[in-house]
Amino acid sequence: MATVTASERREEARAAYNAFMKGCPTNQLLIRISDKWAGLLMAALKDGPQRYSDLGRRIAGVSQKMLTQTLRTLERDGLVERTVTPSVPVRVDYALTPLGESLAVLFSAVKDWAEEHIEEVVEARERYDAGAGTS
Amino acid sequence: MATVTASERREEARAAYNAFMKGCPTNQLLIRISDKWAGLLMAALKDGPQRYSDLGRRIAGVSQKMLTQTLRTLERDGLVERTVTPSVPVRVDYALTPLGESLAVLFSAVKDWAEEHIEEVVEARERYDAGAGTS
DNA sequence: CGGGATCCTTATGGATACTG
DNA sequence: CAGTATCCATAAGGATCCCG
Repeated sequence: MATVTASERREEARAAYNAFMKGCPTNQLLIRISDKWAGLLMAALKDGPQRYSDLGRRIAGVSQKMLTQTLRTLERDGLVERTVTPSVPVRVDYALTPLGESLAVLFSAVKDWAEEHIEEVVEARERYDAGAGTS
Repeated sequence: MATVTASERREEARAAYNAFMKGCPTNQLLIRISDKWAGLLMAALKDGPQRYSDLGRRIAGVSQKMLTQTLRTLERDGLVERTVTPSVPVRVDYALTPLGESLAVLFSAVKDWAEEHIEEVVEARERYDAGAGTS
């Protein structure tokens, strides 16, 4: 496939031009890192390296599938480091990489915002729900 | 008596999950801002109040369903304000509230992180994918 | 113990049609 | 114009079994 590059390029260019939204790797990354379990996982890992089963016990509610899947994604993105110790019962530890820690710091900022403004949000919801049927 | 088992266990698990997150509204907020369209919408609204159809045209790719749904959620949470002007063709404007703006700022911070570290992430991925099949 | 593979349920999102 | 309602496709997530 070499003859079509022109139109294909144009499509691609248009998609890239709309970097404001989908197609943009940054946005993909944003969605990735704000994954349902990724945040909790990274928050848990801020306390230091932990074993697979420890994480599973600590998060309590995550399935091993999602635990593994999320861990794999984070590892692949260079946010988490996986260390295997080939002892008799295999031992695997997970830890935040420096990159992962820098992101975890940001999560903390969001966490702070949430804790600081959650009341306002809740109040807004109550106000909204109360006035829903009112005229 | 077997109408449950599976669903009951799931409920139980979810209860435990909620209990674990009780003092942690952070994740709810994280999930909220990581919504597929919420981020784009708030980013778009940073340029000032805009009409429903303008937003739909600007985001271009969002369905009315998701546009309305996301807008409603943001409004309910007190992040966005909805203003109806009962003219002949009804006019509805949406704008960020101060609360919404403060969150949009945080969102930008995360976005900045993503843009700043996207290369490292991509490199990490390539490294990971390259060594995946190696033994 | 750690995790791959598989099957199944549910949440999410998009297209379409209709309304005030 | 600004929605609302409905149906449908897909993806996310979870339960279970099994293996190194």
